[in-house]
Amino acid sequence: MKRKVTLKQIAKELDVSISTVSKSLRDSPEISEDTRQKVQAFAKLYNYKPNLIALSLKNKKTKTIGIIIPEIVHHFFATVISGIEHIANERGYNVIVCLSDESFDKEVINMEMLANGSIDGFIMSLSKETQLKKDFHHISEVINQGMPVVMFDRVTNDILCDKVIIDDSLAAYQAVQDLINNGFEKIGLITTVDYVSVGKLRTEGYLKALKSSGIVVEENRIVKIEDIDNCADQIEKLIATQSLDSIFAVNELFAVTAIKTAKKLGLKVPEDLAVIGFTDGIISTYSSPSITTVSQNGIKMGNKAAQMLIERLEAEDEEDEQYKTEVIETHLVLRESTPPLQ
Amino acid sequence: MKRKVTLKQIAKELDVSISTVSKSLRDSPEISEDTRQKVQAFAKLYNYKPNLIALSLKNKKTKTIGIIIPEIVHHFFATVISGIEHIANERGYNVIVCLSDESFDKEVINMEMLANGSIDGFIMSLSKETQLKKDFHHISEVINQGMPVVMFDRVTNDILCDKVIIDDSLAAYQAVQDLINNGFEKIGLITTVDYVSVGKLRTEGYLKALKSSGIVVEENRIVKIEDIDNCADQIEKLIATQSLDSIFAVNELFAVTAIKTAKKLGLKVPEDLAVIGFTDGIISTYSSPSITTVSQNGIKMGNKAAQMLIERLEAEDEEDEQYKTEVIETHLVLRESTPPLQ
DNA sequence: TTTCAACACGAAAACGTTTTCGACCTACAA
DNA sequence: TTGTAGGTCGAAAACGTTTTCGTGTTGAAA
Repeated sequence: MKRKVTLKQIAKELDVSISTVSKSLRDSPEISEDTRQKVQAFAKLYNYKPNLIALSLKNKKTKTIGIIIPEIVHHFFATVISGIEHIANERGYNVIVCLSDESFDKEVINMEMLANGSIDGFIMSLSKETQLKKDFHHISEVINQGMPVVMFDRVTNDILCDKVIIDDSLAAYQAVQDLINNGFEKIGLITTVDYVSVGKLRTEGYLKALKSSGIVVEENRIVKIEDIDNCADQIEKLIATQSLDSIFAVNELFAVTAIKTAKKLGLKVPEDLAVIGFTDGIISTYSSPSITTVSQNGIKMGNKAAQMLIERLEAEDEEDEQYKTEVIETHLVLRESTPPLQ
Repeated sequence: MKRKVTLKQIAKELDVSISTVSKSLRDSPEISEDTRQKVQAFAKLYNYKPNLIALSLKNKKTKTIGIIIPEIVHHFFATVISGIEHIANERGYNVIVCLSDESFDKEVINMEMLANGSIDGFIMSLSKETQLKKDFHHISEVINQGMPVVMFDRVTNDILCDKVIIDDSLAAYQAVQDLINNGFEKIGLITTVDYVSVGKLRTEGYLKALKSSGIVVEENRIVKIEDIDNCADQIEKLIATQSLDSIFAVNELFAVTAIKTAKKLGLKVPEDLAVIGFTDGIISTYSSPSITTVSQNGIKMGNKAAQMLIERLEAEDEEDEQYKTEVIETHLVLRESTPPLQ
């Protein structure tokens, strides 16, 4: 077992000073050709690589981005990480991932931990509990310390920082409008409880679309789900009791569950019940029938978030730039869960 | 903007030495009750938190685990990360995630980067390209430097280290045996090219099961897929040309594609064609019909891998323990893609 | 011979900690 | 008065870098 070699060891071995070794390896003109070659050869032989922790301490830069997300077992968040990682890697950064498990406390702990020197900046999406409590002190604290933060998807207006989002309300509006254009009128909504920011916005889009077409909103056709793991019962009740002709669901899971439930109840999709979902993930693609859905390009969101963060990190003149909110475009991906043509 | 406060600043402000501040904060008995309280109050007021990078440098421990996986947009790997993160967090570790994108070069670069001080140990799963090249020098190098490595799922016998796997061959054998027990005989196999370790093992299990039941192996019923994104054509050809009664697929994607293809060709699943997949992920659960599959508990694998790594990291007497290979048990999850009862 | 520039290198500080050791002071016992 | 013990605290090293500045040597010009 040969441990990593340090400048000091090389210096001792070659009987020169640490400075000389360091300068030689960085091709400083102060050093004679002779010693430079000698040092470089030795360093190569012993496979010298500078210790990144020491560099981080000296430079006050870690070249590492902290990511805090509610869950990773969730295709959308996985794609965002993938998008972040790709850009980060290109620009010489690593990513360190923390999961909040939708818990406020874990989010706070993770942020405080990472903020103590481990990373240069954050990319994050709020946990449900944080959105419910509306307590963002941990985030403003970090920002106050001069550490840049980029929020994506689940954001809040209470914090000023760079953001990457989609226009959830508009996207939902367009999806529901598409149903209306196809002649559907009895449109159900499966959504989340209101404190989830994106759920609320998508609900708003649904309501707006109905109203703008003069369709009266029936509360019975709207179900708000708290616990995503046990949504089946509520969805079954919705489909069984309301005679809907179509459903708009604010995520993939609700959409596929609606389809499975409909089939179980003897309904054909899309003939008896059309379904549009949200987030173009694995489930929508591989469900039978495949699901018409609002694309929400996680890769692009991740790319953009990483870009924004890195640009801010590497901006010479700090602080001058205003915060930006980048809106990633969405579009409807037509598949089998809605009738063909229009 | 108030930057993070350091020991030095507190010392200066209180007109004591850095040592005194440090000792006061760690409740050293050397320090008088008086100054201790004074320092602690001041530190609390300014929200002092020790700089983790400085601690890492001093302690030669980062309390960080490096994870290198081929992809994150892949439910199984996401669950493993989740499992690792959970245990790591419990024991005060962070995780830093790098993606190899199935590329040998990226795997090497990422490992070398992280090995230079950023982490205490690795948890990894080999990229396809690495398995193809059979070049593991980057891994043995890291191990030689005294940095522990735990491999999971896609492992190799060429490297001695802790491993977490499932018995791929046995699990496949049992799955195929289940088909045979249900009276199926014309059993197709959709698998990967041989250099993917787990694919090869699962293929072996399939062959073993057939042979042990005296069923002759027909090469035409086996299709080996190189490019997972374009598997549909090969699968369609398999189903259309061979009159199979069932299929064993070595992953979720192949299984769901087989089902979709079968339905497209007018076959009913499971009546005309039974399907068993591998890896109990999102797709298997939400496919229609849902897919009978070999469970492969990523969370458990992640948990175990993290445990093994941390135990080795925190073992006092280093090196004494022998390397272990932990086998996570699997079982068949019965769903709709195989006939009920048996 | 003296002076000065150019060259080659080393010492030391700095990043933020922890920890060992030594030093100082006070009080008390001999 | 002297010696010693205990109680407080500070200096300094260490982790591994980079960088600034200083220093010594050499050779050539004056």
